[in-house]
Amino acid sequence: MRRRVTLKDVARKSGLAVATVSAICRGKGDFFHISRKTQERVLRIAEKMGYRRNSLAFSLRTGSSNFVAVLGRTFRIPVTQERQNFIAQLFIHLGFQALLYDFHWFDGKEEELLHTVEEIPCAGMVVSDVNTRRLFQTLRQGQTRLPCVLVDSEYHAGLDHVYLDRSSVSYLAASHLLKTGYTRIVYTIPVEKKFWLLQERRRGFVRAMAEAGRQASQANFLWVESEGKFSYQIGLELGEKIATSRKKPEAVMALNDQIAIGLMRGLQRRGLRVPEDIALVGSENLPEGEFCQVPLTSVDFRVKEVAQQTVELFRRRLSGDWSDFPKEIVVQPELVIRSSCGCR
Amino acid sequence: MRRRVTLKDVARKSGLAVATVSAICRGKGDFFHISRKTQERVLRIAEKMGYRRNSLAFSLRTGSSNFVAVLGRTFRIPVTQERQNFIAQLFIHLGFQALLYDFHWFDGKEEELLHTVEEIPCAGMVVSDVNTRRLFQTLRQGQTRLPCVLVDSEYHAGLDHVYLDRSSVSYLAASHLLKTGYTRIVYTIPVEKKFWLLQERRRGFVRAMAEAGRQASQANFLWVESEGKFSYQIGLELGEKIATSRKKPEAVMALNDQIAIGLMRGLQRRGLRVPEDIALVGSENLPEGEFCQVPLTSVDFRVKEVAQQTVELFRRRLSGDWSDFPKEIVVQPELVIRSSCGCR
DNA sequence: CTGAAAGCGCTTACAG
DNA sequence: CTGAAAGCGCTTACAG
Repeated sequence: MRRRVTLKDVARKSGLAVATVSAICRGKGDFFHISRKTQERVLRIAEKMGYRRNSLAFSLRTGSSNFVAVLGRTFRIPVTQERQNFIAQLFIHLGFQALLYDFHWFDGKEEELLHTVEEIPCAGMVVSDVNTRRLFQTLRQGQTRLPCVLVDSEYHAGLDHVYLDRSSVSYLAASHLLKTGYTRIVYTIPVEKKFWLLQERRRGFVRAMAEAGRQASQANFLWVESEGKFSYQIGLELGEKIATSRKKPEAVMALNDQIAIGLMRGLQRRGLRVPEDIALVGSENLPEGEFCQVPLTSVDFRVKEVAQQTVELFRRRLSGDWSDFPKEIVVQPELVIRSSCGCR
Repeated sequence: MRRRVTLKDVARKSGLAVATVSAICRGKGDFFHISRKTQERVLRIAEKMGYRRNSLAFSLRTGSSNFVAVLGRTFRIPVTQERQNFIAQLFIHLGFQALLYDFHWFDGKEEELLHTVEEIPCAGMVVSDVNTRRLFQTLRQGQTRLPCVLVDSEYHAGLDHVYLDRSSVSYLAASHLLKTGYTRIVYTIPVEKKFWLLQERRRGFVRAMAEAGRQASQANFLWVESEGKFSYQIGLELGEKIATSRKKPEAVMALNDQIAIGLMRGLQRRGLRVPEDIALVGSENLPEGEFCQVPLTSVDFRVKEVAQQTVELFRRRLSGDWSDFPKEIVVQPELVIRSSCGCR
């Protein structure tokens, strides 16, 4: 039952005062004109004794917390999972303690999760997927002037926000299809949510059509009920529905890759080939898209770039630079062409 | 710039001493015979002022930390990702602060990650996927007598360990195939690692064969190079290799579902049908297995059960019950029959 | 160059 | 029933 080694222990061992050892360990030895020899000796002793700074005491004393909370809805969603992971990794390498939380843990009552988070005085937080007004309001009335960067969030007014340009996602996909020669295109959109992020998708699609001299109409949108269903399942059902519909589209844009993959199966099950009978584009660019039966053309969400921009903005705020608050950073997606759209 | 509300603030507001308010907030009001009326009044004030206990100060003072570190290698691995998620969720609901870390953040030098973790005095830790001796030794020489439960780890001697019975995984899969009538079965095993967990898989397979009166031989194992490759890709290549081999097996057992799914594509690409030409079993039971072109028969890893057992054991240790240390808890997997093995 | 003192927010004996 | 004091491990002025 070894006790934790504290500064006091190191101080005693090296015959110096705690404050001196503290300064040395923080790398402020030169600043206090402590002789190099002493510094090295102390560091060696600390190392040998296995001294580790106690983050808790540090934060308590300085008020300047080492912790940053990273919240989001990531359960079973590869792309958000990955985003959180990159964000955490960046923070850790900058010397922060990244605290990861998933809204899924308190499903339906995200506010309770925030209570748990609040028990730790953080330097700030990064919150993704703020998709309910209640959650957003709880966030807003929280401690102000602590950096709070939102990511890919439906609600974000008046706060820093980093997000992927959804209108470009559909613009890129639709333009590619149109350029390839498809004109009867169907875009699958979930029916329940009237979210801005989804409307952006619609807008991007409409824009691409317009540029090709076409007018998008209701017939171009396939509204799907996604509530509570698994993406692959949604796709599968959609695929079968499309395959058996009277007037089949030439190309389908799926809301994401998992839906696209399910859709591909649904189409094939009904004897249709991708891309010969129907072309298909996904979005997100999940790794498995590359290994579909027909490698999937998709639009990459650039999670790494989103993560970097987020952490960078967070740091600026933390360092006191609020000159451009609230800032909106829009990351551009990237088209990844594989085989599922063929070439005409 | 609102300051954090502290006990002192609540005490001042309610005209009581800090210690009294502290007792009330901890729910020890009755224990100290504080009048119900006072208690309610104080709680109301605390609530209204938005008081939240400072975990840092609490842990520092009591020494009994609120934090538990949950480490593992989860990046892009759905099944471990999910396991971590369940473990964290359970801890959070028990009032712990779960600190999630991914070895991936410090690839190749897991020890550095442990240093970061050590900055926070934790009540203990849960570590999954301890697959290098170095990591294991670093763990062992860490603070003893703090609960440290390992999960699904290659190295675990002398420590608490919760894991999924890998020999049952392959036993269940193989038995099912044998019962269904297949005899020429191939099991794909990664070539690089001589890990115990993998050998367990071999053993389970051999046992199933033996029970069916067959002797497993080298011909039953297909050694694959998995290093650095993506599971789907591995599967795809394997599928094509198997499809074009001279003496084709009747059934293939894949190391996991992603490999199985890739494999299915590889076979189909070469014109073979699942299960008519070759039957296929995966393991892990990922959600997408259900939505494959041919729904995949698999062996469920029961991550929820593993998570529960882990947290339960952790709590026992934390409460001081070390009577059965070191304990090994073996969770049994479960066969999930879908269509990819057909019926003969 | 080095050390003693105060204090971050809390809880734990102990006193009244 | 309630309060004053000490202390968890650290850092920050300040004194010498």
